[in-house]
Formats: sequence, structure tokens, C-alpha cells
Amino acid sequence: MDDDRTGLYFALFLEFGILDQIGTAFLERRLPPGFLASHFGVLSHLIRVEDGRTPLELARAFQVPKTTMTHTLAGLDKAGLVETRPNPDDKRSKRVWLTPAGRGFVADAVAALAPVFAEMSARFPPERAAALLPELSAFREVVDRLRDEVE
Amino acid sequence: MDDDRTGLYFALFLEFGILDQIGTAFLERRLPPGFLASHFGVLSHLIRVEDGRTPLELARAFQVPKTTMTHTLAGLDKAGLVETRPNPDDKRSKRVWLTPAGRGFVADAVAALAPVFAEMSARFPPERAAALLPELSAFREVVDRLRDEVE
DNA sequence: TGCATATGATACGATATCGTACTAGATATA
DNA sequence: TATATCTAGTACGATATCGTATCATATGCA
Repeated sequence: MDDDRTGLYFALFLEFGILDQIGTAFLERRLPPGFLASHFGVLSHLIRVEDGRTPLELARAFQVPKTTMTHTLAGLDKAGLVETRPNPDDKRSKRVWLTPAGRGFVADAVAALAPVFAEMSARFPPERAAALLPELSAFREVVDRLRDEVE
Repeated sequence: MDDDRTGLYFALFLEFGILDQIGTAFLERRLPPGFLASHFGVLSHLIRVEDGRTPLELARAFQVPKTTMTHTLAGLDKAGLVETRPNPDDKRSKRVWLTPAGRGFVADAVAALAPVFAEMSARFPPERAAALLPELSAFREVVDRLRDEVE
């Protein structure tokens, strides 16, 4: 009863962990040496959402401590993939902007991954994947809100 | 077309990453200080599957490098949660066994998480979670096989 | 306005994770 | 059975991630 329920959600999170691990490995093997999924993640988030985000916004988006984001951004900045400028709205803060090199980095990685996703879609059709996505997103939203409330 | 497809699978892995992050945070906040999700993961795997696994089997199960598993096992061993004995079948190898303390550790963590899962099931019903699980597992199997083949 | 508290970012230290290189033992093949 | 190759585990060094403390600026409230 309660055990079954617990086991069910455990099993879900176990799958998430393994899938994340494999997905990360797929990605990182296709990035230039010295770059990690965290770097790619920030860059692609800045493209998806829009650049000009603050470090704290980015940290929250990825659910990582802000010190981790400081470190990741330092790496991206040193590699010339983002530029960090003061935030006029708040002198404590900064805003992060993509450089052309940063956009190119993401484009290259996406292109390198395309064959993998092509093969993936041959084995797990896009229709199934598309059906999965909204449920996953809904679950993520629930869990995300819970995180804030349960602490 | 191809772009949409790529975006779809990207979106899936993005959700996996965030869900894993949140799940890990839920878990780690409920473990004794000094222990991480990796420790819990190994212990619960030894319960789920059966103890007496070799370090390499464990590394493969979690898709982590064997050096990482060596490190994780060292921590568990030092804390008295597992015992590592020589493998009679292969003198290069070892087998890992749970101690009573190790089983207790998992039981305590599961109990500490129960309220979270209870609240979770109130907001994302077990039926929906149960429907999600087999699709996820199927996808994981596909991706897992792909990992070996695509390298 | 002044002070207490909250917030954005970083410095610093601890440690988890990972890659490379190495050792001991197993396996294959001549 | 000898030698080459492969495999299980570890040592070691590099760095990503994380927690705590700290600084500067914002915000709330008397």
C-alpha cells in the first residue's frame, strides 16, 4: 500500500537518474575537451529562454547552488562563450549574454548529437516520446513546487 | 522536421536532468550528514538486486566509472554499511555485502522520504505515475542499448 | 532617515567524480 | 605451457560541485 506507492516514485526517480546519466554521457562525448554538460546546459538555456539572465536565475533554472553556477559561468566566460556585464537594475547583480561563439558552440553540439537522436527516433518513435513529454513536464512541475514547500 | 525531432528528445533529457536533480536533493537532505545519493543508491541496489555484487557490476549498473565506484564503496565500507570480501571465483575481484547497518540506513532513508512521496501522490496520482513508468523504462532500455552501440 | 534583515555574488575549503596509468590475475592462442 | 591480450581493481592528479562564510547592495519597517 504505502510501500507500493513509495516504490513507484522511487522507481521513477531511479529511471530519471539513469536516463540523465546516459544522456549526459552522450552529450559530453560530443563536446570539445574541457567542456561539460553543465556548460552546454547554460548556453542552450540562454538560447531557449533568452540571454541577459542573471547568474541566480540560471542557478535556479538548473537547481544547482549559486556557487556552482559562478564556477560554470567563469569557465564559459574564460572560453569566450558568454559575456557577463553588470546589471543596471541591481548593482549587486550581473547579466549573462551569449557571444556568437557561444551560439556556435551549441549549434555544433546539437549537430553532433543529431545522428544519435535520429537512431533514437528509429527505435523509440517521436510519437511515443511526444506523448511522454507532457506527463513528464507535469510531474516536474509538481515536484518542483513540492521542493519549495517541503524544503 | 529533423529539428523538431531533435528538440523533442532534447526536451526529454532536459526534464530527466531537472527531475534527477530535484530527486537527488530530496534524498540527500534526508540522509545523515556526509552521505550522498550515490551511497544510498548503491545500498538500495544491493537490496533490490541482491548483495554479493562485484564493484564492476555496481559501476555498470549506475553507469559510473569504476574509479568512482571504488571511492563510493570505500566510504560505505568505512561507515560500516557494507563489507567487501574477496571473490573466490576471481582473485582479482571482490564481492560487496550489506551489513545490518547498511540495511537500516536504507530503511531510515525510505521512511524519511515517505511523507514527501505521500504528498507527491496527492498531487500527481499513483495511477499517472504508474502509467509513466513502463514508457520510461522502455525508453531507458532503448537508450541504454544505443549507448553501447553508438559508443 | 536609520537600522535590521534579505539578497546577489564570490572566496575558500572539502570532497565527489572522472580520466589516465598501473598492478595482479584471467583468458586466448600458438 | 608460454606469451600476448584482456579484465578487476586501485593510485593519483585534475576539476566540478557543494556548503559555509563574507561582502556589497536592496529592501522593509520603525
